[in-house]
Amino acid sequence: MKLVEIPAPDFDLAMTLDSGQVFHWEKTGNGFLGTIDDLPVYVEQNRSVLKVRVGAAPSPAREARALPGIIAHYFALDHRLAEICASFPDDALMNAACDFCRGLRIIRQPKWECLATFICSSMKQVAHIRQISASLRTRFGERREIDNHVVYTFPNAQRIGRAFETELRECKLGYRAKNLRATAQRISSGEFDLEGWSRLPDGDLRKNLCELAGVGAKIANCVMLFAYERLRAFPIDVWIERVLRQHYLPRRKKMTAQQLWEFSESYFGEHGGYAQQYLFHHARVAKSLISRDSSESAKGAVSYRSPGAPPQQIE
DNA sequence: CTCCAGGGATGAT
DNA sequence: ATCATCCATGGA
Repeated sequence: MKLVEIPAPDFDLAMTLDSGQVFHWEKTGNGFLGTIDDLPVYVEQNRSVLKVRVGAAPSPAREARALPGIIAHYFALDHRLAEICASFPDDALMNAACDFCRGLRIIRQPKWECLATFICSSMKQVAHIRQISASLRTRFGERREIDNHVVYTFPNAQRIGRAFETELRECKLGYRAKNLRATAQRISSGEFDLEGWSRLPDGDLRKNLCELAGVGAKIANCVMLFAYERLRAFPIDVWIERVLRQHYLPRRKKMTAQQLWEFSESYFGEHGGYAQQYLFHHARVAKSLISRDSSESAKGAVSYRSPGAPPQQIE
């Protein structure tokens, strides 16, 4: 069993793993247990150093690559957060979210695992998604041991594709079971090539993803952002929609989802996905900033639009 | 356009 | 301790 220390400046492991982008890491002791692809991993953070332990040798392909490289790649330690933040619009809410989310990184998730998990996420909240992820893993994944714990890999598309729908429903998937199974089958058959889609421009990638059962615009954007490193992709869930309507578009009543999205992509710019993640996490933790009632502007909250740069390109 | 489908955590009373 | 609410795709 290897133990490795990896420098990780400007990184907040706990916040990153608890920011609604990944759902299988379990807190234990001073760190977290999980998997990176098929590799069982324990990771803890002491100041700006990660201490990492991995379990039994996984797939042969993984062994070729040095562990520090695997860790640094997965947690996106190469992302230049200062430059990313500097590219955000300069408004008070964005700046507050940036300060609040210091060290939060958008990590590089395996494509099928990310896609499958977000298909399961529709109409579910974070706590549920974590349960579904754990159920799928323990039921269909491969058991791995690390320290004195057991973790399970995420089942591949072949395994999900040949599961019975009733088995998937037993993992609390509900009506998502049919979608997940259908998508798994189309991928394992070779009809769709998730890896090959890496080379597509954003628009084509999004269009392909949306053809999969259970994938709409929001989930497609999540997969683009969290698995394809399309840092401009801007998923709009209810939290972000509240932020947009209450802080960026106060008195605009009639706006379709499409118009919201077009505004966001242009206003937040080339790293809009990072901006979205920071606004999302900030809003979820600092709930008082956001009113649940989307019909009114936030009570007592000022508009955070910067006076010089109001969003005006809608419609 | 509206309505609904799973369902457990979360929040409100 | 019960009751309402949350959540976002797809089909009727």
